[in-house]
Formats: sequence, structure tokens, C-alpha cells
Amino acid sequence: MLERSRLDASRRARFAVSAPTLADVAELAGVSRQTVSNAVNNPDLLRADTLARVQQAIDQLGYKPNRAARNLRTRSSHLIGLRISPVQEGTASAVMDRFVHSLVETSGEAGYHVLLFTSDAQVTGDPLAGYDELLRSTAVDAFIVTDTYLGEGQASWLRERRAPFVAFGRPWDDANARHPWVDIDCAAGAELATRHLIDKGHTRIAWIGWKKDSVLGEERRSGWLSAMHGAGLPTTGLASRVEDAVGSGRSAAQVMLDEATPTAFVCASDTLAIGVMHALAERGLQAGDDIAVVGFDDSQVAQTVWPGLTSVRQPLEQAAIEVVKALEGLLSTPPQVGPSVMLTPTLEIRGTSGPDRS
Amino acid sequence: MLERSRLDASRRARFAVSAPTLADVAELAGVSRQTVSNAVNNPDLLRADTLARVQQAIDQLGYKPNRAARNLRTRSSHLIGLRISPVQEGTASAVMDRFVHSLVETSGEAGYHVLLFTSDAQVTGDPLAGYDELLRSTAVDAFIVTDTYLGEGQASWLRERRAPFVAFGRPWDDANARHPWVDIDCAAGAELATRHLIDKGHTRIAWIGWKKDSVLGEERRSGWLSAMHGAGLPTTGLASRVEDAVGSGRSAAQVMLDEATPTAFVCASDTLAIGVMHALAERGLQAGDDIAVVGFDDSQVAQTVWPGLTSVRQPLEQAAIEVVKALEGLLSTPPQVGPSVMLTPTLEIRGTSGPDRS
DNA sequence: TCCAGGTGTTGGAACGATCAAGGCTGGACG
DNA sequence: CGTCCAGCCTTGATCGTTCCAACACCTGGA
Repeated sequence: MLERSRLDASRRARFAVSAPTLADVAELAGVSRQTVSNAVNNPDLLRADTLARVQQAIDQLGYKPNRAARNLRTRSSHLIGLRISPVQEGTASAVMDRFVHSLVETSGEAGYHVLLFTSDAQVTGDPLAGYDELLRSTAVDAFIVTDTYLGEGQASWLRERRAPFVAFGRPWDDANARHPWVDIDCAAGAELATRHLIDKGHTRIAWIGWKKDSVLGEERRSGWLSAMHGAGLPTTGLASRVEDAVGSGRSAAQVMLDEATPTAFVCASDTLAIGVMHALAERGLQAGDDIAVVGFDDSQVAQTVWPGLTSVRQPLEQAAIEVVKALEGLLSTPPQVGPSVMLTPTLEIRGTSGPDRS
Repeated sequence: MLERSRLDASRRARFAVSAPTLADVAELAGVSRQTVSNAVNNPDLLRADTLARVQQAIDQLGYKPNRAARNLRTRSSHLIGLRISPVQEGTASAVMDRFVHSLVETSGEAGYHVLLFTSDAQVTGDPLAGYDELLRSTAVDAFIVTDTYLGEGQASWLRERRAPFVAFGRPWDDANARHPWVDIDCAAGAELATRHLIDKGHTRIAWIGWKKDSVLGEERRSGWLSAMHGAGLPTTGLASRVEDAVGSGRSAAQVMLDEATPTAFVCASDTLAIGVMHALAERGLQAGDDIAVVGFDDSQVAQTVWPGLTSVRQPLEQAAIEVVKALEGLLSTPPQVGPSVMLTPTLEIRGTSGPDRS
């Protein structure tokens, strides 16, 4: 008892705010360290009255387990690594923002925190360097991998090193990958967008999409294609594949308007859709009234631009929830790998859809 | 030697990928653990040949110090907590995205990682609960506080608990706060925007800003006011204070156009500026050609909307760099608190500025 | 030859938690 | 009455690193 308070005193002298430890709680409650540990982690192992006593001591001291000590002993950090990609200035996409937010919230509820890192590709030349460092220093328990369509081989790299991870985005480059993943059926999204325009009476609906080397772009394009074919509508001369930039969308639309007389545009991204709207504005045409436009991502731009850009909205909040669910399975003992999840997007209808053409 | 390899074997049996430890490196290099530790943390303590030998062993085994063990011993995690605020749907602001990205990059170079958490205010009712948990479990070394204009008392709360933190945003509510902070001189930004319009020949320049209880809004408004006064221009009847929403900006602009015949608008946010552009579109007016509009934040919307929204751009990348710099001072021993930093925004000139009116 | 003084290296203890195994109680059962 | 067992709690060891104090080695001067 005496020795104890001496220890306290010396500790208090060195550290202004010294967090209470398991031992402090144990002493106050008159039990052993392990019992306090059990009270925190396996409360049902204790007798009710003991638990209450320990609990009260915990509250009284404001005890919280020391993260570092727990991490060391349990060989886990309860941290999840997420690599964020560079901000794309001049585009309309803000997909990550919503996803990250929902991810932080959901994983917090599951007892995990999200740790961010960047690719540093411009520094080291290796886009996977960030993963390597966190993995080898055992800083995170698992990763969440995005941007799988870039074909950087993140997934196979991580699997080789037996690092647990969940992908947001299907394994485009590896058909027999066995890791858990969650993705959004963007072909269904494009199909939804196209059908919406067909329902409104459009028959000449153009597609402004990404270049052929973008798997994601081809996937979205296939949704437009199947909706058009399903309705028996022509598609020849109505598709364009360009860079994902406002200017590209604009010039693609100009060409299309001159050569194919479309009455509506479906775009692979809001960025391209905004480009189409620029082209219309330059001709004195009003998006919606004269020609319909639908975008993809439901970005802030789509939400705020006049007169409101109809856009495919990805269920990113739901995606984050599914990712965390898969992660929990992966990190439980024994690890449980559930089936992969494919979510369906919705359509946010706004002014650029225009009135019905009947 | 024999015992060592037995240990290795049993370890390998339990953990598929077992990271090498300090002891492993020490044995391979034929030195003690402490020497390896020194090689990593204080290389200049070793003789050149010893260092080389240890370094080679480190490379050979691919050794990285175990984070948890190091954290436990040094009582620091090299993690920085950042609370992210809820995503604002339907607005144009995306300030955080750029700031967070730059922060992750800069702090990474300084050896720190960023850990995200949410306020959970809707769950616990206490916006500071997230801070408390991370602080008491010693999960982070420091915090970066944003949204200081909300008046939640984050700063004073953290100071009371002696938690190291740097604020992005000046201490609006506490004039004699002593913590380090970095902020952007948004009054100067609004002044810059207004001067730009004055230079173009405008004399009746309206202000669409936030409600009076927003300190940030009043600050920005003061920039407009001083530019107008400086040029000897009238301001009566030309200022409006509304909610930060597209619809509010739109109706405020309608009223203003009817009653005060302005030829230009300066807005407290891109969201409001977009609202003004809606009002113009509804009257068949073209932003830029007919009436000039300037926004604030240089959001993706400003960058992509037709014909390009002139907007005040905050130097968020620079802000993040300054924040990390302050943080490094704060976490060094002894802590060094430098002077607070105020940065000046720039103006991104686009189509809505319109031609010169001379 | 011996010692002072610096440089380079070492072994033991500590950080604060959990794991694994063992001890103590009281009641059930042969 | 002795043994066993289940329930509850305690003890000692351990995770991998860094801190601390001490030790071996070398050089130069007395």
C-alpha cells in the first residue's frame, strides 16, 4: 500500500496526466489484474457482485485499456488501413468522400478505426510501398482496397503476403480471386439511366463514356447497350469513348450533336455529363428542356448545378456497411469469408431528365 | 542456438507470417538487441562497421520495428486523430477533401499517420466523446481540430486535459487561447474577390452571406465591406444573410435583383453562388455576360459548372503543411509552440467574372 | 604499469495488457 | 468422510521494444 502510493507519486511527477492502469483498478477493487481484464473483455466470466465492484472502480478512475499494450499482447491493432487516391481537381467525382465517411462510422461501431495513407507513387515509384510499410510494422489488422479497376495488382500483392483485406470493387483482373469483395453493379446503373430516358419517350440516346481500356467504363457502357437493345433501339453512331474530363465530354457531345442527332445523353460520369451540358449551353440549348442528360455518381455538382443533373447514385453507405461486415468475418477466429456482395445503384431524377416526350 | 531455432519453429507453426523481431536481427548480426535498436533509432552511436553489419541483417530479414511494442515503450503512437464532419449533401463545399489529403501526405513524411473518427454526436449526444475515447486509451499522440467556428469548445476541452493539438481555424471563441493554430484569412479572400469586380468596373456589388451568428460569415462579409468602402462604393441594401444552401442563395438573389439592381454578386460560399446562378438562369440571364458572380471555396462545382465560377481558393495544401509543422514542434521534447499562422487565399478567375465593363 | 576518460556494446527491467495454467472454494456424489 | 468437479479468481510468463546502468575496450598521459 505504501509502496503503491510512492509509485503513484513518482509517476505523477513525471507525467502530468498519467492514465490509470489495470493494476490501479485492480487494487482499488481489491481483485487481481486478470479479473479486471476479464471484466472488460469477458464480463460473463465474473460473478455479478465482483463485476459491479470492478466496474465501479473502472468508472471511478476513468480507466481505459492502454491501446499499445493490448495491441502488443493480442497482436492486433484494431486499425484498418485505407489508401486514398489523389484529389482530382477539375472533375465532378467525389465518390470517396461519402464512402470514407460511412466507412469510418461503420467501422467505429465495430471497434475499428480507419488509418489513412497515400500511395506515394510519385516519391518511391512503387504504388504498393505504403501497404508494405504498414504491413511489416504490424500497424494495421487489415486493409480496405479501392480503385481495383486500375490494375495495380493490389489484391494479388496482399494475398501473397497473407494480409487480410476486403476490396471495394470486384477483382477485374483476376477472375478466380478468392478474397471478399463488395461492388456496385454499375452496368445496372447505366441500364437504369437509359431505361429512364426510354420511358420518357427518347429513341435516340447517345452514350458518352470512357476509353476502351477502362474496364469500368466498358461495364457501364454495357448497361446502356443492353437497355437500348432491349427496347429495340439503334446504337450505331451513338457511342463515344473519351477521357474523363469536362472538355472531352463537351467536344464529344458537339460531334455527336452534329452527326447523330441524339435527343438524350447518358454519361459514364458526372464530369462527362457536365461537359455535355457545356456543349448544350454553347448552342443556346437548355439541358432538360431541349435535350436530356443523365450523369453517373450523384456528385455535388449533379446535386447543385442548374437545373439539377439526373444521375446514378451509388449506395456507398451500404457498400461501407458490407465492407465492414466482410472485414469482421475476416478478422474473427476462425476467419469466415462470406459471399461477395453486389449492390444496385439508384437513379436520382432531376431537371436534366426533362419532361416526358409523348 | 538450438533453443532459438526451436522457438522459431513453434512460432512459425502458429503464425503463418511471423515478422522478424529485434532479437532475430541481433542474432544474425551477432550483436545485442540494444545495438540493433540503436542502429535503427540512433545510427550515429554505432561504429561504422557494426552499423553496416546490422543494416545488412535488417535488410536480409526485412525487419521493421513492431509498432505496438514501440508504442508501449515510448508512450507514443505516431498517430494523429482527425475528426471528420458529416458529408453535406446538396452543397458545393468540399474543403475537407483537399485538406485531409494534403494532411495525410505531409504528416506521412513527418512519420505520422492520420486516424479518422466521427463525432457520433447523434449517438451519444456528446460531440467530444470521440476525443475522449482516443485520448484515454492513448491511441493518438495529438489531434488536429477543425470546424473551430462551430463553437463546440473542442479547444478548451482538449487543453483542460492537456492533450496536444493544433487547430485549423483560429480560436474564434477564446481570444487568449494559447494553442498553436493555422487559419486562412477569409476576409482577405472576400476583399480580393470584391476588388476583382471593382477593377472590372462594377459599382453595385451585392453580398450574399451567412447568417449573423456565423463568425466565419461575418468575417468574410467584412472583406466585402472594406473593399467597397475602400473604393467609396455604396453598400446599403446590397447585403443579404441567409442559410448556406442553394435555395437560400437563389431566393436571396431574386429579392436583391428586384430591389437593388446589382451588377455583380460576391458570395460567402460556392453553394450560395450556385444559388445566385440559378436565379439568373430563371430570368434568362447569363452569369458572366449579364451579371458577374464570385463564389468562395473553389469547389469542384465552381471548377466544372458552365461557364466556370470565379471563386476564392483557400491554400489548403499549405495549411496542412503548416499544421504538421506546428504539430512537430508540439510533439518534440521540449515542446515548442511557434507563432500562429495566417494564410492568404487566392482568386481563381473563370467565366462568371464576365468581361470588363469599361 | 596503471589509471582516467571516452566510445561502443551489453543485459536486465520496464511499458500495460492478455494468455495459460494453477489454486481455492463449496457443493454433489459414491 | 473423502474425492471430484465446476465456478471463480489469482499468479507468473509473455508480447517486442526502449530505457537505464553497467561493463569491456581502447587510447593517451603520468
